[in-house]
Amino acid sequence: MFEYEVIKNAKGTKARTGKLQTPHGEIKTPVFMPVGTQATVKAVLPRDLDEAGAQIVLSNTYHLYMRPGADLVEEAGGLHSFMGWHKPILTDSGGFQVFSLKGMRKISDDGVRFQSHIDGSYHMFTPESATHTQQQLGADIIMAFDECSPYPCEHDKTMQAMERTHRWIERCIKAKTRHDQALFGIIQGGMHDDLRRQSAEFISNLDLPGVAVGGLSVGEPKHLMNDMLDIISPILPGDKPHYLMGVGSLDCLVEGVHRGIDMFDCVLPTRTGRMGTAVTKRGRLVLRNATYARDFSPIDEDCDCYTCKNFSRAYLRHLIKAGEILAAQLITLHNIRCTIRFMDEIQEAIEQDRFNEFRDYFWRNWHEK
RNA sequence: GGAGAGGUUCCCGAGUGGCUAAAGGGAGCAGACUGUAAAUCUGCCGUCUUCGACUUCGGUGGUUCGAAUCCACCCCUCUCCA
Repeated sequence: MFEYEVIKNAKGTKARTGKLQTPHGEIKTPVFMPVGTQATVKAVLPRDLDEAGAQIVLSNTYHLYMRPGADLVEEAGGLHSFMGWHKPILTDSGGFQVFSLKGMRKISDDGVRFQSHIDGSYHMFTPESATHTQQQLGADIIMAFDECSPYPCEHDKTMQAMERTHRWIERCIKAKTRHDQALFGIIQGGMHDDLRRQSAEFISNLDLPGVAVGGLSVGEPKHLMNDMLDIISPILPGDKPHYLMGVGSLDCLVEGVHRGIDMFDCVLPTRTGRMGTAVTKRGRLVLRNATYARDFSPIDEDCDCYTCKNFSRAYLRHLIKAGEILAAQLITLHNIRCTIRFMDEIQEAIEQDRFNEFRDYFWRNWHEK
């Protein structure tokens, strides 16, 4: 039901292409997964997502548990049919909310007690319950319930979180009863070399179909994230997919692929799109800014998305300034297409054994600080 | 012709003697955003090179140590009655 196969290992880099077989179809890697936290990629129709080349989307256990409830989704026939997306889905366990809803939760060895951000009610999440909920939701890939350390975080505290994450993954494995879902473990360890190494070894040695890297891109400088990936990448099992969680700016994507990452997810393209910022291969374009008021060219001349084929920067800026919902839709669509197409180009470069040239070329054109 | 109300910084709109370069909102400008509490949040928003200095509240004079705020006249809007 779930299989991963490496297609090509590029030379002079850890970059590789591969194929992931899931119950809802095949995924070619390296892949970018748009985020649809609440069973919807904000501002995008599933139809357009499909057309933009999305192979898989990510959704969120914590949010769907809180609303509308996992029972309801199950009753609807699972997440795929509930949200009308029939390609693969990955659900995050709610582990990230342990980090992001910092003020509204309490961690113990048993699990995490959350106070709902919606109505303030209290809810207990444990490795068992997170796994159970994800089974109800029915995604193709489900994630371990982990504790994501913030940045910065002392060695001691990071170690405790990492060890807890390790204990919890074993409980997730035990709790898992469905065989058509793939459970990925998550490496933690913050920005501490020894912990990262230790966690990478621990998670890699588990009998699981995929390995994820969590706790990165949480506010640390980018070079630190790359350092951590450098430490981890020799340890990661070559025959399993490597998933870097929460990373999605183009510069980070190339560098991640270069370090052997196969899967990425990120809210950046969708969130910044809604805020009026467009993603391009040269760096971001803050369309809201006055410079674009009379710029009648598309976001990117070379982009094949619906937005770029039909609308100018000036028009998009107008929509943003006017508070029109279409602005969010059009820019998000472009950002997703741009990011996905970027991954397609990466795949092509790897297959043609010119990934390093691709990477050099990318950095020569990248203007973001 | 008569009776009222009012003119405040780009706009709306508070402010009735010092704490006022002047509340609040809007607009404008900029920044942030990376397993989504986000169609969000933050900053700037009279001029000058910062501490600070300077010029502002329809106009002109005046009262006062001190005025957007009080007085006089003038200009202009709006409402009601003839």
